[in-house]
Amino acid sequence: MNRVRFAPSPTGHLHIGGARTALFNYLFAKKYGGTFILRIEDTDELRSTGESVKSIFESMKWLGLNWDEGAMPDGSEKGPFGPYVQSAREAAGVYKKYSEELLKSGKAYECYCTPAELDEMRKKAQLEKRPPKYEGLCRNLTAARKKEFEAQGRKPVIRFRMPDDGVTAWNDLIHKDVKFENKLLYDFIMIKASGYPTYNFACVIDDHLMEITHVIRGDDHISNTPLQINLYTALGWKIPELAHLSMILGPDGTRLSKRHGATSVGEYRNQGYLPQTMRNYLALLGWSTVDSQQIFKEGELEEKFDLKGCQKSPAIFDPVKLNWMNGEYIRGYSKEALLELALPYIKEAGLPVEKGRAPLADIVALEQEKYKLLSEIPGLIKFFFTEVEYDPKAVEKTLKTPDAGKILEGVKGAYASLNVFKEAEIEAATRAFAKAGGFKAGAVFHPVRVAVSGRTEGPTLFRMIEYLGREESLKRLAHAATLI
RNA sequence: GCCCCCAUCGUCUAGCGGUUAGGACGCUGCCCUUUCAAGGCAGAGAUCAAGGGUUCGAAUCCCUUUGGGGGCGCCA
Repeated sequence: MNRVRFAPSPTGHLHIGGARTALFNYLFAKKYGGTFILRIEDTDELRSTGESVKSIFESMKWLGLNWDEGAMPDGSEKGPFGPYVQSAREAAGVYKKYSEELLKSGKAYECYCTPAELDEMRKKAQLEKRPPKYEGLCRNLTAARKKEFEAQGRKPVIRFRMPDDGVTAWNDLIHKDVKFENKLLYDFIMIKASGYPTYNFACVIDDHLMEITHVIRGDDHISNTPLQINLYTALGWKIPELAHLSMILGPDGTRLSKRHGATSVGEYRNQGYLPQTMRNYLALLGWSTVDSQQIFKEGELEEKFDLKGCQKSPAIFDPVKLNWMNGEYIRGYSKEALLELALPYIKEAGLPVEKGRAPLADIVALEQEKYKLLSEIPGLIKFFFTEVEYDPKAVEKTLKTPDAGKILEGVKGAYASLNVFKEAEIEAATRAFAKAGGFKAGAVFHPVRVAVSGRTEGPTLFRMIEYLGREESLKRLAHAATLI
């Protein structure tokens, strides 16, 4: 039985890269009937916040990445391997047990160097063009020397004693063979002076204790991996399978960051992207099927996902393709379902929708094939409910013409005498007027469109007029005539 | 500076020794059409980063170079 985990550190919102890692772990678990675990890595005492935890939960839920085990949004825990929050595990003495074991066996040691001293050493190493790694100054401290340091008020950290020679290698599920020379590795800190574990330590302990079988994470962790492997070995533990996903980069080829625009899942949600879009698009960043399938129906990703289809090279996040995909998903909805999705945005925009004469769902659906983002819906249907804002260019082009006045007047008359004010009748009347007046159909349609909507582009004209209602349409035709 | 990873159309990618190098987004044109979209069709776009090998044959295997990315924290 496969067990995988997503282990975010709650120092901010769930961002695109994290979401992709979570998604791949989730899909891997679903594909092979495994268990997907959520573990909170809040060992950064300074930056971790409860707010972030909440926000990450929300984004995960929105994306539909439900976990089988782990910390739950209501503060409870699910699963037999808890606690699933590292600060709680620390409090329970989980990490101390193993750090002491390693201390006792000599595979770890106490280091009394201060951050300032370490900084100094690093700078010096840089200057002398040596690798800026910790040189193991405190590796063989005598008891007397330790006492001296203690007397100075120094608090020790616990470092892992890295092998001096040999090679650490593994067979990565995505990158194949990766190897590092041990002499280039450094004695990383397992336990900070505060008593808290560091990432490299806590991660290994927890992955082992939680019986994680596959570690799937970003390849920014590749250089941490040999450190962790040595720790597994020192503890005599089995090393899980390792898979390192390629990074997601911004359009300029550098690491995705704030200056590329939205980076958090929440921001995409607010802009009106659908969770299916995000899942589908993110899945395709660094993964593909042999036939390059683009759109995946519900459940299909879970079925088709495979680590074998994962890319080694980094992928550039392309908002244009994201938008296309979101449009695809929006077009797939029934008008009722689309209305449900659009409602929050319509409310947010404060449109007085009660003034509409046609059902709101019909009005929203009128331009369904045009929407790329839910957030752009209010702007496109606004003219149904509020006073028309005439686009000066549209007015110039269609209303400031010799015949416009005649046309608006004539159409108005035709509409006023209509018995049934429905799309088909409106169209028939409009065409009849055009024919009688010797106008080309388009020559009539265009000014009418601008007169009732203020724009040259919009929904199919006669249905739009029907939804607007006779009274409102006549009013707008009259008003438009004054603009000529 | 040191270490590691990566390299196919602008972008996401298929390919895994013999292909007219395939698909998707975007782009261009045509069709449909009252507009914009959507849809349909057609097209442009990749000397497979470069240079060496190996081989009858290389995008596919090996080496070097170049370029890009990541790491080198008492962050994760």
